[in-house]
Amino acid sequence: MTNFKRYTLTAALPYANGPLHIGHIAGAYLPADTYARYLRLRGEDVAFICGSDEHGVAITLGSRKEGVTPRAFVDKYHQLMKKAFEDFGISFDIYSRTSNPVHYETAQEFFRTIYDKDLFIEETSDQYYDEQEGIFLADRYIIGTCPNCSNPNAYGDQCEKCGTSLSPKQLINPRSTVSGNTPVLKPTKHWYFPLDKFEGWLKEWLIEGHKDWKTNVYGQCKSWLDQGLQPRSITRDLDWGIPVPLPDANGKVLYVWFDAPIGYISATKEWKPNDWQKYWKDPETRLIHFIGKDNIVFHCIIFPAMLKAAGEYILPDNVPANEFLNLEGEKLSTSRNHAVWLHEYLQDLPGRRDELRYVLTSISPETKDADFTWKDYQQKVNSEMVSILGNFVNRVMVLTWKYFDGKVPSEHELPGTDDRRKRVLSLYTQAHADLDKAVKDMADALKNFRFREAQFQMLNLSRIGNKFLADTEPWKLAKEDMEAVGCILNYALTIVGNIALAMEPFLPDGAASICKQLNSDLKQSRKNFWEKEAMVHIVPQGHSLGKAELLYRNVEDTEIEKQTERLKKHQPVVQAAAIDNPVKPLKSEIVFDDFAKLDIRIGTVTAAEKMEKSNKLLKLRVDDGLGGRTILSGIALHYTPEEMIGKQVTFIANLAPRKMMGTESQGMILMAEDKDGKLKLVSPINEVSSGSQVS
RNA sequence: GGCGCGGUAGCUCAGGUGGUUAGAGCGUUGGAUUCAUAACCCAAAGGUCGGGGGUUCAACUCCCCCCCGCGCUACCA
Repeated sequence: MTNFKRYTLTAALPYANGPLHIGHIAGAYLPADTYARYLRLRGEDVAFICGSDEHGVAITLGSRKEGVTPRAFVDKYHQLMKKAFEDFGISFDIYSRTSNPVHYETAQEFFRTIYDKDLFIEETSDQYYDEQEGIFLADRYIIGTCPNCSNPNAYGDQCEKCGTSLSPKQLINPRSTVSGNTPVLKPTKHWYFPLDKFEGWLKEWLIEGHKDWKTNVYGQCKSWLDQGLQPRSITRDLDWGIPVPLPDANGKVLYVWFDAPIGYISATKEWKPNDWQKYWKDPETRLIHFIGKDNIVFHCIIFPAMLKAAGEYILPDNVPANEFLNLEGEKLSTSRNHAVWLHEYLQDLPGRRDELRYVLTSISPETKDADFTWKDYQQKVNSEMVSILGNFVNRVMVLTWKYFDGKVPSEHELPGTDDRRKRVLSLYTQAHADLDKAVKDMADALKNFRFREAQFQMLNLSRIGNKFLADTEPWKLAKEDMEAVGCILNYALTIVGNIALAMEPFLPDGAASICKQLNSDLKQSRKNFWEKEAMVHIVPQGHSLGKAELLYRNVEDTEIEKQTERLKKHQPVVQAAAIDNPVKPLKSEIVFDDFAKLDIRIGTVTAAEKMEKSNKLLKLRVDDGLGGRTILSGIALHYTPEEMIGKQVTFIANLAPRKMMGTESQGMILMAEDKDGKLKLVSPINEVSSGSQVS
């Protein structure tokens, strides 16, 4: 890593449609911040870049819901997030936003550069159009039944319930969220980025060239590349976003996924208007993206391909993506309000920034999903931060005040004239070796993005310090050999100072507190520490210490109870919200003839089996009074084949047959969708003969 | 269904080109101690390394099958 001259670190641009929660922090911002702090301490040239991602349909949707303009909407969340980051102490060099003019210029220029190379594909295709509103419906404006999990309110680009990405045409019963009407397909022109043309290059660069990436990252990229890439549309019909900078592109904007990563570049421009290029175009700059796993493909495949297409830009050297964080055993959920919001945490637990940093780093989802629980938070704070770290610092301070009135005692070597002193010396030698190793291990872990381990080694310094005190027992020696006590405490203070230095990337507030107690900014020591990656000298003999202060306080039961209560309370709110809007808007009116076209009948299921190779389809044999027919139905997640047999079902008898998974389905079973997305059979209350018509 | 990542002590995690009694921290239990925020220090208990087969003198580590978690991907007329 020494052959890079500078670093560009990016943390995923948070989407400006809601506040930040601890999952965001643990996934990207905290590891990025820790790394950025570490690099700066080493004296590296660092650009730590982030900003709000403010385009896309979810923003327009959200603003509509709140009855404000998109601009006002993103202003609100941008300010909220920016402040939360600041208050929490994430040390971005710049926190920008994609609605800035400089970003508009940069993104448009980026588009033009690739456009001028004639790389884009221009294509007209059918998209859903809301005739009543007279607008094309972006993916997010269309809801319908998710083909994957049957969630009745899946969006056109993704089902929030099962997380599957979708395209609007996959939705069953698509509806416009603007008018509630069923949209129609209408042609519109869009530009596509030819990802497929970069497949060969990506395989070379990524699969061959970056075997050093984390296995979860590398594995997912390989999976994508093996499946083959396709051109991706990079424009949308929308009035909120960056206009496509072409004459024949009225009403078209850049797709948010295209413009967002460019936001890293424009933010750098905003930060260093005259000097930004070296952070993006100099091969001696190391570009690192900190993201959560949901962003892997965009940062490892799509954005690099974009950068490559534009030319001149450097490519990410590493993308240390984290997995997800759960909360009390369940997924974090914005809509269900199952989350610890950063701004709420900072308000409820003021002065406890380090505590959250410590706990989130200690459970950092580096290799698999992790779980945050308040009980665990309390335990880690109390038994590790308070008992081991804070207590060690405190006892050294108190001892020094007690025996030496707050003046740093002897820094001379202790002459080993008797057995007792020889023992102290040997304990010192052992401690010193252990400490050096811990510092080295910590630095190595930091270099490799293993923050959990790095922080563990940091804490190890206190463990070794505690042992050193317990073994040398200065409070006993004080009765007989004050010279020895002075040497012991001098070294203990050295450990305390080195702990402060080691804490700086992880626990900046505590580090500052120790500096204050040591009455020193540790400026010179700091430089040596990160250069040598070993224990360094801290303060000279005779130096006056500040007053002893407790570094961290225990978390009381009542404090975490308040938090867990808050989580429980959130859930009813959620249900209320769901009840608020459980019923879909009415479809547009039809005439009797429309209804009469449908031939709805009751049939009896005579046989049922799971479709091979499908986890949603059941293959049903239905007695329709006409010799029976085969109907495939996507209900395998709701009914087992066994319980279907003998049931009476309602089905559309004159629907055109459709082949699925190699089998023809001759009709459609009617199901009621409960508000939780569960499907329930629609059956006559009393049994009727098979083939009875419904009218 | 296909693909990817993961499944190691109560909890959070290490580990290994296969090789003596599988490691750490926290928690628990016992002991010691008092400088310290009932903290620290020592010790112990605690694991058939997801399950089953196979390769091997030897597998937790390699191969095959299966189960579970998470994610990506396909099928709900």
